[in-house]
Amino acid sequence: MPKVGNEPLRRRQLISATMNAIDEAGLADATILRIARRAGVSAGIISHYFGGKDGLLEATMRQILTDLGNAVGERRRALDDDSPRACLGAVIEGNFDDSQVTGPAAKTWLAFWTSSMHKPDLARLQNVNDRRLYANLCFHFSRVMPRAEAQDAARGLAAMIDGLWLRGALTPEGLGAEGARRLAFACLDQLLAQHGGAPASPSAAIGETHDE
Amino acid sequence: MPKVGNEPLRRRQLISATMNAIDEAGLADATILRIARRAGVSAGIISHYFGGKDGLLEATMRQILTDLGNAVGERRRALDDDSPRACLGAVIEGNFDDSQVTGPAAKTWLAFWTSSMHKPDLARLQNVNDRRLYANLCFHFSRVMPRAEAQDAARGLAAMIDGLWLRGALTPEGLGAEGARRLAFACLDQLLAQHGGAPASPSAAIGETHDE
DNA sequence: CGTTATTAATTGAACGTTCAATAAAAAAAT
DNA sequence: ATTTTTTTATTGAACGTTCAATTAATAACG
Repeated sequence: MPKVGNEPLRRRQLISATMNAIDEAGLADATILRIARRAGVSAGIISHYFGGKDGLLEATMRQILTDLGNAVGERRRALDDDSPRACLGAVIEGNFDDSQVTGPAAKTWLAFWTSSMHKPDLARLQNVNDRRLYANLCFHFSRVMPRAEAQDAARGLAAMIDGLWLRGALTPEGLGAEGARRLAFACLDQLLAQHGGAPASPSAAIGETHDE
Repeated sequence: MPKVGNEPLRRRQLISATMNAIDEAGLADATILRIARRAGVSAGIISHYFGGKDGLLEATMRQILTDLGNAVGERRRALDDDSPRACLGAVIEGNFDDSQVTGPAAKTWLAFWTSSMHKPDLARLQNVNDRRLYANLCFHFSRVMPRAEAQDAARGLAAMIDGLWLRGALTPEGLGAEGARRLAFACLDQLLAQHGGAPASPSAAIGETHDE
């Protein structure tokens, strides 16, 4: 029983099904048949819309990177205060957005991370995103400390975010997203206090910096 | 041309070849043929010594975990000072030991990490190791701060170690092992100073083991 | 307004490839 | 001569891709 053609919808369905399949069975067992079945379409359609399995996987990774960028961007835009701490906080919050820490997204993210070490196409995407995050952190830190120290602070905070995020993805029972955010903010305030003189408001570290 | 039988040697050869194959091509393309060729033996021998591919992969992961335990243990034993900072430093140094950050080990480690999310056997190994590290960190932190804060400190340091290690594995060009160690120690000293009263000597963080 | 022709979307099956596992043969060692 | 170790050849299953056939939607036409 054929369905009405709707390219944007089909692409979204298939990308979403890909993440769910990876969440369920891992990238290695995310076959096109499994993905197609999850999306409620047939296997052949994948090649039709994405040129093949690789195309679908790349599109899926692009989607996750876009979601991350949006999550940070939205929180950034919602700030009425453009202090370094507020901006850096928005980056942290964005990285722990539901669209990034939820099962399917997190497992897919990690699977691509691993996979990118041997697939140049994915590595390129990864690098662009990584550099953008780093440059962003660096810029805000360097407003309150010398360049060299700002670079170290950026590297440290980036590592802490990734580490917390990774452990959250791996063991869902220990330290939820709130706990991870709390520790990330604690790290941020330590970094600011260390080199930037007086911190903004360490004790109110966890408070809302955004709404919705 | 067959070779003389030597089980321990064959096992070591094959485990080492597995890590190199994963480093070279990724877990997905680490076929038994590729691994066997790297070890200089034929494919059939893998089933003979490990019962199958899964057995070889599990043995390889066990080896990496053993190496990590040894790297930490050796440094722990080499200490003449058993202050919390010295012990925690040994854990950090052990985690950034060459046996863990070098290409093959790091990529294999990450591949198994990802894979363990969908393979109960590997997940079990991973959890045992993870809990051991966490308990170890917790114990040393709780000598200089309340239990609840020690747990947060342990989680924070563990996340920082993993994050630095992960980024090092992913992008070998930025921040070598020395840089990662430096930032990990900076994080450690911050955590100690934060809750443990006077820090050892923050500026000389990397140097000799001070007394707390 | 109804009929027909054309286009686009989708399916399901077949194909060729690759892999892990197995079995049988060959070589070394005892 | 028997046992252990290793290789080679084979098997069966699973995968991604491809393609002809089918169906729905749209356009052209009278």
